[in-house]
Amino acid sequence: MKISAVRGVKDILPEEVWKWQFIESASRRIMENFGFSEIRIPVFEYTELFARSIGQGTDIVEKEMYTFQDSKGESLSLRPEGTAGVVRACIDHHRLQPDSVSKLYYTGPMFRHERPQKGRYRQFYQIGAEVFGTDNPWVDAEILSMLHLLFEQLGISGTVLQINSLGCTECRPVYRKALQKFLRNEQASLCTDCRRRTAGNPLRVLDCKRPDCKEATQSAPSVLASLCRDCMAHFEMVKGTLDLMGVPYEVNERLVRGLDYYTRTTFEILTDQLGSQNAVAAGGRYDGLVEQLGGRPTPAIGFALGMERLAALLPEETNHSRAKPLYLAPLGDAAMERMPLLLHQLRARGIPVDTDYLGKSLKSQMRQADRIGAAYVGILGEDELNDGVILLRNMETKAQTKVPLEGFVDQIAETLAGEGA
RNA sequence: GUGGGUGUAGCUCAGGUGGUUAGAGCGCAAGGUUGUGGCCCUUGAGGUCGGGGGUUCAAGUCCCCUCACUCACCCCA
Repeated sequence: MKISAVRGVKDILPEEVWKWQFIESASRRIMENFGFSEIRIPVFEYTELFARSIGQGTDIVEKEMYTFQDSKGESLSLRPEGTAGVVRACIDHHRLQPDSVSKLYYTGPMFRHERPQKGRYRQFYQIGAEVFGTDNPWVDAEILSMLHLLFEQLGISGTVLQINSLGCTECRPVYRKALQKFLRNEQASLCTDCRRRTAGNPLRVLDCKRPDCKEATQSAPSVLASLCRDCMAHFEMVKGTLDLMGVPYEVNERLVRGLDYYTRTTFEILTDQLGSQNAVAAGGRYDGLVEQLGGRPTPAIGFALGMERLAALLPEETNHSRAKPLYLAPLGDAAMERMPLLLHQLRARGIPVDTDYLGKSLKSQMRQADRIGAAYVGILGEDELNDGVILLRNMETKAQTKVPLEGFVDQIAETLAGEGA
């Protein structure tokens, strides 16, 4: 039987991997400039961690986790998202001290057992960041500005930042009740999903795509109007700060996030280029989660961005060239025997160099050199061996010079350095 | 989990109403240049036609099942 990749996972092949590297390095650079430090956490945790943080009733926990038992009978799960693990690690290592802020970022694969679709995989890569220890609205604006800058540097355009506030433990339950009351009167015009949601996740009804449901919820009570004084002030400050920084955004009162832990500010960065997977990055504030997981009360905010989705938006013309290598073309056994040492010496000097291992003709070696974008080809055949030289061809100008074998490594190092490569 | 579409060479795809050795372009390889890349030309390698079963003298083509991919729903990065 032919073995193949598991459904919903994919290989990132060499032709494409530059996109991941590019996104990762740009993200790292920006996040570190913003004062974030990387944390690497396990890809699996006790199932209970996810159940308690993401929420028992959510689809992610109910049916999308890869859960298994280890040999001791403990229930473990592959992480479906990163925040829970980061919070757990911070609590574990007592890193959340009172009156101090910590900024962390992570990157790596996440796992969800969903039906695969464009921009949606069962193993997918996220980059995420979290700020612990402050509910200062400036921080909310700061991470949004960070995302804004990141997208700018990646050359991604055509995305929209939407923000909303879901309120805190004071005002959110009040709103939820009011909304439920409203929805109960509208049951007749809601779809079956939304009727079900009314009880468990009423806010989600606002985000339903069905025209009938949209229509029915036109006059639903507004989240923003029901925010308590503090939450209102907080949201106003977030918006004001974004305005001040010139970070464009839209307020979307119907923006609801799927994870239970969000409070106050929530946001998504949307694109219209990925079909129905329109969120490239998303996140929000989660002021109650740390305490809920057994840490001291610590306000926090974070986001995650989907690398596959971001990669799909990268402009094709993005510059991802690497240093042009040297190519050594040996002709004949005697020349080939010289290769291992020569290559080693060149590489020890940090010179990118490759060669042919198959004893191919010069013509086909030249083709290969061209394919890999070699700046120079060093030809070593019988004539050159007799003269003690290597014929160095500049692939662009086609100029060829004889370089003594003796000082070849020094000479080529100088030549390449001279070109300011 | 539900529904639609699609599976033919490494990639993108042709293959009226079943008919004998299954094709093209790109890519790959060799040659055209006694040792010189890109362009051009020639030749070549590469296919269990997703898999299994059925109908038929005969199936890439028709039927059933299955798997995968894909799009939408659900949900989400």
